[in-house]
Amino acid sequence: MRYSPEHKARNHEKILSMAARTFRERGGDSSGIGTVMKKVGLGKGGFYRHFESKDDLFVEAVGRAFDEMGRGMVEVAKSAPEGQGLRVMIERYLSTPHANSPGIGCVIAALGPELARKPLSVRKRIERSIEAYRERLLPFMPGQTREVRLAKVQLLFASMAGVLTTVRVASSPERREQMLAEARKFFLKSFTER
Amino acid sequence: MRYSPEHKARNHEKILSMAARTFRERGGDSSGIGTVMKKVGLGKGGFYRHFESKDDLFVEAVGRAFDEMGRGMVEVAKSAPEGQGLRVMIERYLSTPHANSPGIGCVIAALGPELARKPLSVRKRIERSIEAYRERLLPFMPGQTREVRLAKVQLLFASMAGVLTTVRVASSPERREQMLAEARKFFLKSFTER
DNA sequence: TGTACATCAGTGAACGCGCGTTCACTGATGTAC
DNA sequence: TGTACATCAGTGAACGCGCGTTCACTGATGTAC
Repeated sequence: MRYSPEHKARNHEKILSMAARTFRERGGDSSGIGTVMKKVGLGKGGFYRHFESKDDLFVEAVGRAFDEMGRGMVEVAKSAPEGQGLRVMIERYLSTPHANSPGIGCVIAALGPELARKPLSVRKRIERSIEAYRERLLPFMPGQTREVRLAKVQLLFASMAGVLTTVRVASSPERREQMLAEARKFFLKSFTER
Repeated sequence: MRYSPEHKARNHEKILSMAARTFRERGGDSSGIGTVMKKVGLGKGGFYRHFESKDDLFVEAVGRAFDEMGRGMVEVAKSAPEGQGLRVMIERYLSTPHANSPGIGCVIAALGPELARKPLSVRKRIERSIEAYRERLLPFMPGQTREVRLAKVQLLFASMAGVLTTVRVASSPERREQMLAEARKFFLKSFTER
């Protein structure tokens, strides 16, 4: 049964976004191609009509995940009152829903160390996704120059990723919420005031 | 060939510290029992005389890693001039050597998301190691009450872990050093002044 | 003190399992004549 | 317009591989008598 180009593109999309989610939820090593394909409704043999290898899918899925993440952040920032963009981004990032949904959340918090272990060639491809991500958040950062704002996005989102990861290790919901609240207070104070 | 109890304890130690290192370097899923045992100089069959399962080893190795990490931190803090303990801890954590040596460094930065994905029962055991770790660093934190100091250790080390992970993803050594320097400046200012 | 037996850390082959990848095949659609 | 053929997304079995775990075995030491 031959399919239309649109049909192929649609399935390609499905595999990509399902992988972006599954990798973040279970980690790259624990997410099998078979599982992803089954969730999409296809057999695992068909995978190689869409991607060269699992590594290839991984890099593309990470890119997709950064893209989704960036889109969501920009969305909340734009619909915030004038000058409140950064505040709502921090609040959204350090929220209980985000802590409870790694599959649709920050890539660094879900896969950071795994990305750090990839060979240089892979890391360089991933870096481009990260740079694009930071670029989108740049307009909402305070600072006179582009360099200052870039350094701030980097520092802020790297730090918040560490907090989110640590929160996710904690078992008690109260403790998690307490840690998030503490972190929100700190980062809001450090990055949005003057 | 039967061995003395000291001999067994010595090998148990070796397996544990080798695992603590290998897990941090390669991640739990990518570090096989066979590899660890071979590095220790034993066949993989002997593993089960020392540990119940790989999961068991993982939890114990993570505990060991936190212990090593805490020991190192306390060491530098204690040998610093009066009142400079926190400063040298931050500088050591956010150093290039630490960024380049995940195997002997921070557990959260090396295995954070993986810990977060473990079942509750495992996370609870790991939490105890984390609490012990934080307890050791507590004396070097500023703050009137124990609660304030505890919240600060938590926030500071979670944030720094995120920075370290992000730095490790970056491919350019200059960029890495620049990110570390920026972070050092920020955390020193935020946690050691006043 | 000497001897027979129990213990148990360690060996290395074997196990089942899931994975990434390959392969021969299918069959509806597009293309050539 | 009709017919023969090429294309190629998708199938599902099969492949090799490495892994965690099990198992029968070894043999030096500790213990019982």
